[in-house]
Amino acid sequence: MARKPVRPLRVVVGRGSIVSSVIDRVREALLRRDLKPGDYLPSETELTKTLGVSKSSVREAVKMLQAMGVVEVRRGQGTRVREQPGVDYISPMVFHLIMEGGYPSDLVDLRLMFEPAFSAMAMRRATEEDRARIRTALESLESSVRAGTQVAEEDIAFHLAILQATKNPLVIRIGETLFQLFKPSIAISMRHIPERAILDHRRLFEAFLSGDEARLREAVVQSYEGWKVSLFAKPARGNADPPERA
Amino acid sequence: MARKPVRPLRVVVGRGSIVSSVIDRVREALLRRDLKPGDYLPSETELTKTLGVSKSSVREAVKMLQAMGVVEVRRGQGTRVREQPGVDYISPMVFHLIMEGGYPSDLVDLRLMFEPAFSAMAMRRATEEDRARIRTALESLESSVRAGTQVAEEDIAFHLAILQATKNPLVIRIGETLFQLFKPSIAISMRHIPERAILDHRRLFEAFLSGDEARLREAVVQSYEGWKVSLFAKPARGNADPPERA
DNA sequence: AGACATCTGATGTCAGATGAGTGTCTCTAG
DNA sequence: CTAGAGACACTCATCTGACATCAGATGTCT
Repeated sequence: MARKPVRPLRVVVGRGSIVSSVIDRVREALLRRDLKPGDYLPSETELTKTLGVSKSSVREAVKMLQAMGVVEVRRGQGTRVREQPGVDYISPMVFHLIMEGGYPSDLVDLRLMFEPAFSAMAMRRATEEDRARIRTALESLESSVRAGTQVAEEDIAFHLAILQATKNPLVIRIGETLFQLFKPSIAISMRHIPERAILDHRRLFEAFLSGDEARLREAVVQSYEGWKVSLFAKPARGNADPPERA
Repeated sequence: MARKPVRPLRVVVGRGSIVSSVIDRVREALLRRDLKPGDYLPSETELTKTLGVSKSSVREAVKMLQAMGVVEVRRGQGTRVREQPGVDYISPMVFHLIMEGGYPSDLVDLRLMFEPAFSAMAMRRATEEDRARIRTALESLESSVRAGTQVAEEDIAFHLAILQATKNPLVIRIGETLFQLFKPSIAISMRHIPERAILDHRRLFEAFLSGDEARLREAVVQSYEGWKVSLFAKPARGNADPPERA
């Protein structure tokens, strides 16, 4: 056997890079059950030696595996195969969501399909703590509206509080992105019809407490009617958010 | 000692590593529409300069984005944001988990929340053409099952046909990604209970034609039951998988 | 005009050094 | 003998600079 190839040893896998060959090795080991969930991978320096590739390549491969949700890297300890797939799985979906952009109406569609569903799930799984958190968020929203301050943040915080109660990291991640995309329109809506918004939110919370799923879905859908009008009255497409970027 | 005037500029963006901060920057640029699908990212050396991080960090971040399917790297040319995503691969981890007989419940939750909703939307918006396409997909699926060939592709094609009828690019993107993740398990399910699968699909299509939303949702949920049972009934243990120890 | 060489700028790979967490082992003080 | 403090031996994280390889544009020779 060759012992210490000092030269690049440009043999690799016909087509494909060094990095992807490293990934292939890990995948093979995984499918062969040489590596099982919970197992630690060899350390980076060790992989460097046994695979005969540089540290950069090993690290890039590990980063890709990490992004795929295959492994979990802990500084100072090591890299191990995940037991449960990571939240990173959802990253592609989230990024696509961001990139697609789409027309406001598409976004509204998506939210209109997503929010009733996750609200119902949140209601089924909510603990007393969750309900308390949501109540706090609602009260904070109401007092802000009365004070006449900026409230888009608090509006979103209320919905996020519900989102959290689903206890599902994937759903939470998508929801967070969705609400972030909605932030500008919510700001506009809140500026135009604050009283209506408060009413809608309160009704939504009461429905949430009632445990009646149909009623909850109804309340969610109803809460859209108000700001939907304000959304189309003023094209939210002209994003007025340039005060950023250095 | 700072002998060199090179300030590390190590601001440490809130939580997380340098690499993830680079990814965040890209995501922000995406959100701000500074980067659109099809655009080229600045070159690695340029990112190194403008972001004030080393080339290794930039490369690792790009690799992660690549693994997420966000960007496409072409050697000698550059890195660009993908137009039509579509994850090239199913991560080994998902495959592994499925073979173990389990399935990430978070993912199942998500589909169970998403598919009834988009199916209902598709039903409301479907044109005669859409219905014809779906019918064709269903017939193609049935004949493939009778022929005993591999049918996971056709199963997914049926669901995608429904998805298309929503006419909402955002919803379509998310749905595509979701089905890609489920593809392996669908393959297993189809191998075990093809008749049941056909029955479920046909019932789903009939409900779709009926225009009755409640009935449609019911059909969608029902189709999960069979699928779920096949996963937990008896995992495909007897596959060609000799536990080889190297 | 067409084939070939060169230039340029991009990603890919390598080697080595330094920094920073984390767990363990040992040595010491009580 | 035990508990705590510190040294140590890992781990991953980051940076640096060099060279290799690839793909397109440009120039040059036949």
